[in-house]
Amino acid sequence: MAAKAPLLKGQQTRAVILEAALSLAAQMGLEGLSIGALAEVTQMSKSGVFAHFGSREELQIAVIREYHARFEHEVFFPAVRERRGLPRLHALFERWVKRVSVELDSGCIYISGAVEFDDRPGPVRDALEAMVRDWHSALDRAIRLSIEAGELRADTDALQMLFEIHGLILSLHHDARFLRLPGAVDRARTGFERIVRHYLSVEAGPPAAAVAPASRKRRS
Amino acid sequence: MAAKAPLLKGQQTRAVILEAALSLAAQMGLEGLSIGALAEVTQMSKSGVFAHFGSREELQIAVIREYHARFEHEVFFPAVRERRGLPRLHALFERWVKRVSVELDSGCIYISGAVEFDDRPGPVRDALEAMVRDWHSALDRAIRLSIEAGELRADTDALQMLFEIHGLILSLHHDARFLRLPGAVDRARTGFERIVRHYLSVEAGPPAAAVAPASRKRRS
DNA sequence: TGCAAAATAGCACGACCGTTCGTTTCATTG
DNA sequence: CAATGAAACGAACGGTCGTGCTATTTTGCA
Repeated sequence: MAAKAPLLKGQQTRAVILEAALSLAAQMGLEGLSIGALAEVTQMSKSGVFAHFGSREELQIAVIREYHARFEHEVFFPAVRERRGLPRLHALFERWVKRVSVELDSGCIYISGAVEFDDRPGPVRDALEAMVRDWHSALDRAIRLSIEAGELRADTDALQMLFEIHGLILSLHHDARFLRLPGAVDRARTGFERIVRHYLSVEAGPPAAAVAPASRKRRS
Repeated sequence: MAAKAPLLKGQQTRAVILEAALSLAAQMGLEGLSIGALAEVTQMSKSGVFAHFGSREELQIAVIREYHARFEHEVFFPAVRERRGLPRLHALFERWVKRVSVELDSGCIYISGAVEFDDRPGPVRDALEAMVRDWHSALDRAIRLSIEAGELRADTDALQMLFEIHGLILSLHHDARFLRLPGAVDRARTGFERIVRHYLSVEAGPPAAAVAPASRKRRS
């Protein structure tokens, strides 16, 4: 049994707890995280769970960080391996959609957390805000690179475009999770195509070809 | 002192409690509503507050209904007095934005509630969903009327347009309330103009004139 | 194999929660 | 004035919460 080398028992159960906390927070929100419920799920005592984090706030922050790490792994890192410009921007969006829709019955902590903590100052909000801002600036960079590459119009307002794209994701989350409307994923994609087409540079070749290839049908 | 005729003492304090509950829910979320906190704010005993609603759930539902009534009053009713078609659609959006941005430090219960209850079945969710669906269908109707009036393209996908417009509001709520970014209101308006312009019928006169007049500067 | 240290359990505390119940206040009416 | 009914109170209950303590178990290493 190849020992998971530097993984002490403690770190191991901590990971187990964090895993459970992640799915619990995704379902009940960060404020819904309770050490008691976590202890029940992991078959541990409350104090046993508690000892790994020192406080509920630290637990919440740990969950946020872990979520961020996974988000980077599944969305950001694979996407930045795409070519600068529209391909990368498209990959970021597509994986983002995937993440939100795969989470259709698990909830996005960025989105639910933003609503829960928009009026609640403190370290948890600070951590959450830092992560969201990080992701936002990554998208902003991708848009600006598309502008610099001449694929989007030079007068494109990157933050405006980001605002609109982000709205699509939020609308997707809302319609799919709360209203349980079918087809929300396609609506988000359609909206994205429309936004990109609007900001598309005319010098960037046939507009349809510049945005369409990987949009309806994903890269095989 | 003209007595407020049919307003028994009970209804009066109930209204006071509901008022407090509304602002407390807007700030802490519907799940953050606590009878104890409400009693403190209204200078009453917990049981005194409790007696007016019979249960916490009933209180939450009462808050949702009251919010809906106010929303109708401030957004829907004034807007439907506008001419069918784009003027009405524009009025709906503009007042919606106003509502969300006036609430910038008070929170929109529709939005926060949708996130809180997307995974929590029960009467509260049902009530909330009914209200949101009601508002959604009102917007959908306004869009369809614009299509029938020939102001929007005949092949306009009303639900798609609604999806995109709703996204702007959600993005506004997110950026302004959580990230506290300035200019979010203008971004929402700009996005709306862009969406409308895209779905605009070419036969509807000069596009700029059809959408612009009441957008940047509100009707005096 | 034995020992120190790390990990977990067990228990109790205080705070707050929604809810119940019996009592008291108070305005209205007969 | 007395009686009635609604309205509000106050205390208590059972429950869950996060958080300290102190044991006890388990682990990793010499």
